[in-house]
Amino acid sequence: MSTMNTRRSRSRHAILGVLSHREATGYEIRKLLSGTTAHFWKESYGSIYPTLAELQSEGLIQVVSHETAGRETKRFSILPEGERRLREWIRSPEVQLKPGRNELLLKLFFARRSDAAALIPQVESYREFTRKRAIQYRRFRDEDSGDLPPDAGALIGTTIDFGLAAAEMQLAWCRRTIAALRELAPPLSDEFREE
Amino acid sequence: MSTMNTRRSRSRHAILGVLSHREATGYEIRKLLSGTTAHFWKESYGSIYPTLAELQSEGLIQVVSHETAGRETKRFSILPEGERRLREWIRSPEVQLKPGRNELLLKLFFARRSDAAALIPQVESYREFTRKRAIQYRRFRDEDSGDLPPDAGALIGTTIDFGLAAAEMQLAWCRRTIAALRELAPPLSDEFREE
DNA sequence: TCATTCATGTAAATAGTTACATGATTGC
DNA sequence: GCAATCATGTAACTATTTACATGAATGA
Repeated sequence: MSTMNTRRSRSRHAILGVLSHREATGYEIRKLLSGTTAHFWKESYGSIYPTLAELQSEGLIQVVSHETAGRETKRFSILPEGERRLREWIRSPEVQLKPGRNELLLKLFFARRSDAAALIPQVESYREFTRKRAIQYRRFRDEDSGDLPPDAGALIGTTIDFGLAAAEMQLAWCRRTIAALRELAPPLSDEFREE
Repeated sequence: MSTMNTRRSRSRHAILGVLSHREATGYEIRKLLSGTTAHFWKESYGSIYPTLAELQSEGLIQVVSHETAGRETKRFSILPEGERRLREWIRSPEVQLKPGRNELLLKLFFARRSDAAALIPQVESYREFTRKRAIQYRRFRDEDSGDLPPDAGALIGTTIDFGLAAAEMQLAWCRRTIAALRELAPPLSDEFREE
């Protein structure tokens, strides 16, 4: 019972985390998560706005500026109790690790030889996608994190390390898999036929 | 609009896939997926049974034996139209690839130096978990797939390759990350360092 | 005998996304 | 003037899991 499971707890922690780095609006929280943790964490507006309201009503965050004239903006900052809860979660030994689904692997698992030709472009587009991610990680790695509060982000490097290593592993796998698929899929050009 | 998006389409394909390999009950489908594709795909009863009923009413699968005396069992087999739909999905260029969330990385992203000590056991337990998976993949790799219909499972090897490469990459990352955390976390007692 | 596994199914809860409505501001 | 971006929020939908109810067969 050490970590109480509140509704939406996963989104809550991501949002508290962002606010522990800096004040932000809901819109900015989404953009920050898309820019930095996109490979392992994203949030949509449909989660962010209701969760912000909840966190505020519980006294974990507060509104630091609320413009209602013209363009409406609500900028939030984290409160001591929010910070406490965030640390509590980070230190709690319970990590929820569910493997996550991969539809491309599912296709490969059930594929027959005759599907090989159609799978090649799918693995190729996965490779392109991964290639772009690898480039992004390298940019992150060589980039300064900027205006973080002292001590914050001390371990961001390990998450970039993970992303980069995963991307490189996946690129190597794509190469091997495309080769395997090419071997199963005979070129249409020649008098090769089968099935 | 080439691939029509039916409700529950992801579960549908996984189930059709299993039935393309062999006849099975709902219970067995779940067990088969847990045993072989667990690292990238799982289904719960809450998805399986309603989806089986749906697939049956659409003429994609059929009941091959229905015992109601004693222990009730319903064994399903795939129909030609189901097989057609399965191939159509496998060959369709649209692959849904959403990165999936990783709570451990989220913790590391927001962690401070002072959290390092508490994170070490968490990464260690992740390492243990991954170690076991790596052993499983090696067993799968060296194992005969058994009684699959001719040509089925021609590419299962690529999915095992993926799982094993991912596990090995993760083990290496755990090693590096634990080392980084140890450096940030001051030892609790003077004479203890290193294992 | 009794725990485990086999087996089906549903209800409720939880998680999360997408699409929409609405409008201001910025930069070209 | 106009496209892109900033900004908040909700409703509906899709997806998926968990917990429960029920009971037979197996094997130690």
